[in-house]
Amino acid sequence: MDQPKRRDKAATRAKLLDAARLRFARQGYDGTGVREIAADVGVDPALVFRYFGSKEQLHEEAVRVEIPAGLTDDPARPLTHITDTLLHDVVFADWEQFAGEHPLLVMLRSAGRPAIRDQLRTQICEGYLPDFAERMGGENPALRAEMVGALLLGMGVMRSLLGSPALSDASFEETRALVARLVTALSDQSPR
Amino acid sequence: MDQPKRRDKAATRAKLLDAARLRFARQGYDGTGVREIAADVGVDPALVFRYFGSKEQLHEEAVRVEIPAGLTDDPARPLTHITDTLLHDVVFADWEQFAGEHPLLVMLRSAGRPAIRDQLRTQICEGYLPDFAERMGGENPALRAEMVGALLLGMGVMRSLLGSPALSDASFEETRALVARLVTALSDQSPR
DNA sequence: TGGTTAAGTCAACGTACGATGACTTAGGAT
DNA sequence: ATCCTAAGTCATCGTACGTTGACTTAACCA
Repeated sequence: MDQPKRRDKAATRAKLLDAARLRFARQGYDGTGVREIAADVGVDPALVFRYFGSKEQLHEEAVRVEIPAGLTDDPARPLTHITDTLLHDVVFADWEQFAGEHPLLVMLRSAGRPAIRDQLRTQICEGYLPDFAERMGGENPALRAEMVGALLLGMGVMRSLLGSPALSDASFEETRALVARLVTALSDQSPR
Repeated sequence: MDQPKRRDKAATRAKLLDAARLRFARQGYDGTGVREIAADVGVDPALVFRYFGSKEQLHEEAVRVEIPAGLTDDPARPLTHITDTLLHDVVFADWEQFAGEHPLLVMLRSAGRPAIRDQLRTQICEGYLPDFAERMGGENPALRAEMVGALLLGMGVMRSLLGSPALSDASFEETRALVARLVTALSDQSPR
């Protein structure tokens, strides 16, 4: 048993963030109330506004994702290695903090709200795509990079958001091989 | 000038559906109020419930999409022809009724709501994927079909929902060639 | 012209929401 | 033991929402 109540701002803030992650992931932004999140932690709803300012800022901080360092800092690392990792992280990994989903997909769940859409676009377009583009061959590497991003994001949507049958049942290894084949076909220098 | 007010149930219903399509496409399900939609038509909000039962049923009917007949009724039609058409319809076409977006993407905007998610999954998994799968070569055609669907859906998200720069500026023809290359690589029989 | 049907309106209910500001209470330092 | 700061609470405001049932009014037919 833990002692009944310890006053610890940092811990309470962290608990609120965790509860918010679960709720937002499961129910989306509009489907989640501040009162719910506070009740999960056993705390008054007013604390949320004390610590985060508004529901919007709480969401923004809860789903913010740090791009893993070491993924792209070696410029010689081939594109397929990066997509292997991202396929695992975005499509197959079990993000316990977010009820199983990758935070990018949690954001997409609430893509009706412009602020969340902007956050998602910034994360993808400025966080991931440049690393794709600079490893991409052929003409218009930016377009090809966005197609790789579209493939991974779309697979995440299909599997984790929609629960499409084949992707839900597929093994990571089998899927990885197919994605690698596509990425290779895209980054190929030859015109056809 | 049209005469000031004609009482016509069918016409009013259709106007409500059109207004709902625009609002839902622009603002999502939760961001749109029944009062707004009714005001666009110049009609009392209660009419919405008279004609559609509830806001949920209005949305369901507004974004329901008929899969274009003639697209897949010829079993000899190659997969790349179908993906060409879908790339145009889902990613590039300007759906005026839906503020420019394809109805599938309008649904995805409100994917926080389970009923809408179910509708979206049914449309994709039962409407489009079987036609992909039966034209797909290699092992596990269902998985490969879902990857084609993921690519197209993801490109729609990137271009029309997020407004990613490269896809927004790209020509249909240039993009079509790249998609065709990917679909060919996927449906190829050879193991590598 | 009167009456019936259906299209459209009106007023309101109940609820849930995000947010605010004043208050209370715990806990460590003096 | 006391005071002070900050963690947490309480009551409440205003608003917007989906939805309902009773009412009004227009159009068509006899």
